[in-house]
Amino acid sequence: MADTARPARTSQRRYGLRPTMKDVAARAGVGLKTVSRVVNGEPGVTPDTERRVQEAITALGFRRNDSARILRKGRTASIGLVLEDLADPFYAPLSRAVEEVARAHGALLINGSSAEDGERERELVLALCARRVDGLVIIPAGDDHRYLEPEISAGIATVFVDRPAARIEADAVLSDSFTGAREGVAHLIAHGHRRIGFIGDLPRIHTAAERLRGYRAAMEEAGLPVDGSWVALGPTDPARVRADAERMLAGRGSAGGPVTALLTGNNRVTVTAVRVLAGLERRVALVGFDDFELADLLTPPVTVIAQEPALLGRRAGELLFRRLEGAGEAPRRVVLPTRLIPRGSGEIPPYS
Amino acid sequence: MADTARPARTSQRRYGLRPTMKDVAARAGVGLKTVSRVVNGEPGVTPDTERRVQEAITALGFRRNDSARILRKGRTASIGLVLEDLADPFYAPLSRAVEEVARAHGALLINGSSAEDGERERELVLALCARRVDGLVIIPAGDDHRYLEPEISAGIATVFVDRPAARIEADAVLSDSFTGAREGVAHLIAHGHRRIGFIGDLPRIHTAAERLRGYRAAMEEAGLPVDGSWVALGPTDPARVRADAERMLAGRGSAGGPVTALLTGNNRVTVTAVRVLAGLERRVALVGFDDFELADLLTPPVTVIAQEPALLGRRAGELLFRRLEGAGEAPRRVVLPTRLIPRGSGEIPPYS
DNA sequence: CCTATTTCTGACAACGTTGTCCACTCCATT
DNA sequence: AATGGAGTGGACAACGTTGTCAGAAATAGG
Repeated sequence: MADTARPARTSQRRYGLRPTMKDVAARAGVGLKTVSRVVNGEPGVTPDTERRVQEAITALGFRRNDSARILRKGRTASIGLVLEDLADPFYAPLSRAVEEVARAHGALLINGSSAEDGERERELVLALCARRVDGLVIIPAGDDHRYLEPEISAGIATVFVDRPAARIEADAVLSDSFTGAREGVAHLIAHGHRRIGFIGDLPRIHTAAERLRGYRAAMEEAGLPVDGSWVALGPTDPARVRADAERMLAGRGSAGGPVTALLTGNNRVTVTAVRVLAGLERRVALVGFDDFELADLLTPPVTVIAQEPALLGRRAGELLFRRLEGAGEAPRRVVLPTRLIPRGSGEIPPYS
Repeated sequence: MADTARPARTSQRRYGLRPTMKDVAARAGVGLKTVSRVVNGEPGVTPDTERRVQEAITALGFRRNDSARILRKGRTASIGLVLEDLADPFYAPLSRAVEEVARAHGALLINGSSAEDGERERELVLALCARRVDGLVIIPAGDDHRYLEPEISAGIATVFVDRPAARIEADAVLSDSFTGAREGVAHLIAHGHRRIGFIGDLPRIHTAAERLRGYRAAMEEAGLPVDGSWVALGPTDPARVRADAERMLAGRGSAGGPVTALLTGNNRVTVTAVRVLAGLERRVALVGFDDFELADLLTPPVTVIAQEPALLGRRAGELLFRRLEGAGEAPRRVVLPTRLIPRGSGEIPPYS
């Protein structure tokens, strides 16, 4: 009687209808739980029974439905990663490193790109929370993460990378942007520059603000004034960066003439700046934040302040899983050093 | 009585215990299904009732558990992407494009890197199948995908990208590697080269084999012999590529002397080749498969056979969702053209 | 004022798995 | 022969949601 409710599917596999443990149990002539035991390698099953179950499994093409398992167990064995753009050469290795850590812990990675849009970040994060990911790694775009508080206190471990969380206390793994920028500018100053421009990312982004602070600190420590026209923050789209670079290099509207050196705030900006400088007669010094592939083969090779994106990702992943394993300490902030790699472009003297 | 079975949690939120619709219903004084209706924006709820439910939802910090929803509905609204390495500059934009398509269809993307290991690919894919992703986009590493047959016939839509599936019929979105390589080599021949080397990826990888075929075709069409030492296939790790490049350029063991031009089989190989050539006195012509950032700013600028990774990803995603929407046509193979971009390195004459 | 219709609401049973708990078999002890 | 204890196997109830269906309330029509 009950059979009429659902089409028979005990022995035949039909399109879109997958066999369940119940089907396997029926076919093997055992109980439901015994199938579960075999599938999960639990003890207490006779070799003979196990064999019968295995046969039924392969015959039916059974594969455990993890959705049901997840619902029952409460753990999803997956973590979410939300970042600005998966395709950015800085974030791609970071993402890969998080994936490796997840894999080592048997978890899958679900990721989403926020496109530097706070609202989209929020949507993504909440969608991941609804799926009950065990943990979240976030490179935040938004400027208010209080929306995450209920989720975190409900048990979703959360680690921020590259930039800290806004308006909440949470774990964060960061690079020392301030010191990196300061060293970069000091390097230019040491090579004789006095008019140095800084082209950075949107000012609301923490790293951009920190790097600007580092720039100002280095200038101040050297007793150099900073003309307002030497600082340009904004989106990293090439047109805007190009315009700002050209303006600074022309020295229009700036007090003491055009800049003789540039500090660029991230790899996207650096690449555009390299293009601008390549079109110039005179040689302008350049120090770029973030190392990038082939930087050493350009003419001149590009001096950079290198971060280690893969290490950022790895640390974030490790911190996340430590949390998941129950470490209930206060939120921690890990700061990784940057490394100045002189290659040539930063050692060009003024007006050469 | 039943209450003793489970700790009371109707009104208080406790760490790790999330409120359910039942809790919301109890608090709002309505039935379970009414909460479900409100949460899903289904019609048939009085504004007043809706308000009460909404209040309960915010008061308790309720968020729907998508695991349960997925189990019930049978659709996960997520697709899986398995590729070689998320951090590879060729695959990163491809992945991003797939993500965009998924997003447009309200789906999340779960991805995993196979590290060019067939077994790891299989594990990943099956893990994704166990999660009942709605569809899969695969850049295959393995050489036998029959293990996917039961999954596909059980309804998991599958699209292969960049390389076709092995031993099964399945949708695939590819670049025209053969024609690309042939044009690249023809370009070098047109500039006077007769001894041209090819450094490619592992021969079991479809694109590597196709590009080799294109190389041979072009040589043959020009009536040029191919010395065995001019072809080197293998893993893309820099040391091996460097060794092969140096061997070809030295011309040890080759019939007619060292090669005067190189065709490189993908962006990883090209980058290493560029480094090798940069250390040389004489100038060697180079055409590289895959465009890469800054190729135009190197000295000399690098001539490439460009693919469009983002387009590959987008097409694959679109094809996948068309399948999911029920198009039951035969498996289709989409082949995208490549584009030769002359920039300088490919136009260097022999012995310059 | 009563019935017929429409709206709104809630009980209940799935979805496919795992955890708990009890029953049974088989053998080695008393 | 009765008892105890492993070692197996299976019934049943969760997990939190959604679909079905029927009942209750409200409205309209006579």
